[in-house]
Amino acid sequence: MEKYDHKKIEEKWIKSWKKTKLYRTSEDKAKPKYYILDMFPYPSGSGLHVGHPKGYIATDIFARAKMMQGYNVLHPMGWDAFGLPAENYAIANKIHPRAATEKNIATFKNQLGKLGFTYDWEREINTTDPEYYKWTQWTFIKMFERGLAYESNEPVNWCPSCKTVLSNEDLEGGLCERCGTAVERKPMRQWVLKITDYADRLLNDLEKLPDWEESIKEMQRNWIGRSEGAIVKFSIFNFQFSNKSKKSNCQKFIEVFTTRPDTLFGATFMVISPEHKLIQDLKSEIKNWAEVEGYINAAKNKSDLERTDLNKEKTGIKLEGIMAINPVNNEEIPIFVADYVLTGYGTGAIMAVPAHDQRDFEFAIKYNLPIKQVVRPEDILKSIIVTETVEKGLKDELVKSKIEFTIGLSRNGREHIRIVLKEYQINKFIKMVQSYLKGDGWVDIIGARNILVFKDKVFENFQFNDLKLFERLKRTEPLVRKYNSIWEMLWHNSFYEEFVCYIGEGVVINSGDFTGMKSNQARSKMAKEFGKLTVHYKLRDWVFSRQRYWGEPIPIIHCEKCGNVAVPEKELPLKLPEVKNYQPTGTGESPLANIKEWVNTKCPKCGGKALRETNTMPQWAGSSWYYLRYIDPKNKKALVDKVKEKYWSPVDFYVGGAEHATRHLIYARFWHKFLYDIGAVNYDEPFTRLQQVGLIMAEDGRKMSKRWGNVINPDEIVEKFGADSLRVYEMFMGPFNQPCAWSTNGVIGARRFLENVYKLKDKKLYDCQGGDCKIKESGLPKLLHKTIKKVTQDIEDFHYNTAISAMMIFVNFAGKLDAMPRGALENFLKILAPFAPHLCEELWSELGNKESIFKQPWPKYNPELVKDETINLVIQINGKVRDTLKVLAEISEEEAKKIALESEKIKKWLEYKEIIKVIFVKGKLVNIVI
RNA sequence: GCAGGCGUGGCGGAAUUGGUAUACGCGCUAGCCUUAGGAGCUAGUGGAGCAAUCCAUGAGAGUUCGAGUCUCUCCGCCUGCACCA
Repeated sequence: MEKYDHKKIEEKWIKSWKKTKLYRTSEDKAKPKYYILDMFPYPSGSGLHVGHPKGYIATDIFARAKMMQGYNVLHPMGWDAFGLPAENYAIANKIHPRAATEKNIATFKNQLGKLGFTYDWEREINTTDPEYYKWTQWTFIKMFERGLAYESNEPVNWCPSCKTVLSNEDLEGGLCERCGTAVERKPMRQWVLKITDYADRLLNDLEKLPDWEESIKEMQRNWIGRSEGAIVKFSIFNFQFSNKSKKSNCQKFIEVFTTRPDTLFGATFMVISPEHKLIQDLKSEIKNWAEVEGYINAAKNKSDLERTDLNKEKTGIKLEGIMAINPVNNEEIPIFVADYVLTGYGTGAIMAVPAHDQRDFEFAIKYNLPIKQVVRPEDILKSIIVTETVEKGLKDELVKSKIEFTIGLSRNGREHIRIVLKEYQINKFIKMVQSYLKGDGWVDIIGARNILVFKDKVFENFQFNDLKLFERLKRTEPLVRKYNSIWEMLWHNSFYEEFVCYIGEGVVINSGDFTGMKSNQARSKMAKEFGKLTVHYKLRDWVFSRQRYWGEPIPIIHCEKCGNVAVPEKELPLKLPEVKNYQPTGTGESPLANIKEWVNTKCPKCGGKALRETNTMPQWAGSSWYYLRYIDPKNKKALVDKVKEKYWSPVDFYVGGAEHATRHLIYARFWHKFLYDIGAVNYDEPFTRLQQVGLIMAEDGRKMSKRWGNVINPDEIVEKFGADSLRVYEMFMGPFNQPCAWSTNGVIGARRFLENVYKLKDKKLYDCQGGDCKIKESGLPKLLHKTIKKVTQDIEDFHYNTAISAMMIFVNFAGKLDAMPRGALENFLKILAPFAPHLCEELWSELGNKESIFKQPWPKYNPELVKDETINLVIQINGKVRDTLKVLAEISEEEAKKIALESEKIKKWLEYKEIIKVIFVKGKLVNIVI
């Protein structure tokens, strides 16, 4: 018996496949096409760990299976090599980014080469190749010509450590996604792409993508953040004199965006963000300017992180000397500047409705501003909360839950708590009470007119319409007591206070003519009458420039006379110049600004003196369209040939990490839609099916990282167990899209399985045609066809773990036989081949086959063989299994019932019992109800 | 806080339309082969019980002849977003 020598086998076939160009792809109209794509890697300095190839293995299996199923498969690979990490790595190691990138690509390619992938390396692309980024620049110019790329001076996210601007998508909770430094907000000159013009299409077209995972679509919807509401104008008055009646219209307005125009009557003050332009315009009208300016400056110095800290107390300053007019009722309301209102969202100013908004409520409480309820649910329940003592625990809970309360003295001189709950606080309050009540105290919630008694489940004159609330209250059961009247209760308890609980649909109150309307109705009516219906998006325009060296130069020339002019198309690519010092300057200028001979140029329009743009593009630029270039990687005339693109596009299946859900995948969809609009491509969505890869964690459950020293290098695993074992193991770990911890013992399991496969070649093999096959009795052909069916379907569904499990069952079974039909082994090898390509190709050739196994057609299962002739008929009594009988699958209902009742085991259970009915499920079971 | 997802042995995880819960793998136990070893072979392996049998899919309820699967409530975990007006 030969030993399974994975090294010999794998080296042999990798060489052979390379020689025969097994994976070379070209357009072939005779075959249906299949384009399967991996998210191309960023070649970092540390090389691959075992988690990286997971997605590549999965697509490789898919690609090989599709090839055998008669598809013309495109499965390319390339490098996303521009960007900060490569540049930082180069600076740290004192080498040129280009050299660092080349070195890293070589490492990656070598590592990937050992795993037996089907990539057509003749289509390899690299985003840092001038022939590639020529077309990135070309697209930028097309956007510029259509007004979709523009210069802006808005405040942007600046990372002081990476010394560059970042887009919103590059932040993680206010920190730089790369280095974890708190980002500063600075107004800076930037190139920006108008992705917001595409917001609606990006949102609506998600509906066209049924084969995307719902979670990713949901993330994109949230990121785009469409909300419908109204823009309402509030005019501003100033006071000429101290006398309030002498006021004049100063011709200024505050525009606010609100999703709840039905609460307009409840607006009791206004808040504008510290960066709002209007404040500067109102400078002369504001009497306490010095104080206001101090606040604005303080806000400026706070990092985004500090400002968005939810636990911090709200602060603000009243703008003295001016008031706003609420257009619905002409009431004068004060204006505040406060940093809980953000510049970046809506209009940067809000109308504050403290009765219906948690944040406004907190602010109103702090500054003692009026709170006016204008919407209430249909039913009001007045209730009383009673506590035995004012215990410290309850107070702490109330403080923690941000529920307002006051402590007073009751009639007998002891403390009591007064709690005023708002509409949106009720759930929180009930939760709080519940958690608090785990202690020794107790609380009753008793209606002012009705008495609720939970313990005995008696509810006199109970008027709750909301059963959910009732259920919740019920859960406080052990702590509830019964009283005959409120007075008895009050007497029994020394103190109490009242709270109001609102239940049901919203009804507008205290709102003039609108009073009594349903909240929904009032929303659109009031919006139309007092403002303008508007749609607002959370998505911001894409900040597209970086003040760094290692990126595509933005192909724009600044001319004093002509303004911004695009670099003429024939001068593309605009190559990144060689530079001695590529360290970031930190001044907001790119290192390119120091190369005078490059910066100084002529205006292509007027020929006059002009300067080149020195910012570069972000990392996400090149990756926004790379999948198109694989189709036609060497085209010098166009980004992609439209005929070829029509054949291959769209990408049928795209597999990659979920971390790209709101960046790469939104950018690429935007870029693609733009290319579609200018007629460069044929379809308006780039990726038909999308699957995310679940992360492989280290054995200790943490992320694999140098920092923890828990990284496993695939090279070691390939060396010790073989690429095929690694492939099978990674696919067997669990559901593909779920995170999963690495286990080297698990690889051993996969290796054992492949060794068992290898041993099958020592079986006696014989040819067997049709019915006269002795082995048929063993059940092997039946099992084979069931396995083919399952594996075929599981590959399509990306359920590789269960496919492998089915193949293990087959091998375990076949391993016990002395002999097997040659055809069965061959067919089995074909379905295993995508998973363990080297081993299967080897065994296939040892069986005497000359042509590669991957050129063989995928085996078809015989539907007749997949059916079971006999089944185990389950006999249940009252749903519990009492017996199983082996019967023909086609057994009739009557016969099944008959033999079920005749069974000895069943008879025993039926003694002295009456049979109520007997249920028969064809091919499955008989259930006797007694 | 909001949205999406998940919860099954010691572990990773299986389980068509509701129909034999725990497939497959790891680990573990016993035995075998071997001078020895395990990345070998055989058998066993949810819990309780001598057994018949009973109990088990986060908890509790509901629908059903029958629930891991459907409905409701709660608890816990993961992911994303988050002072989004």
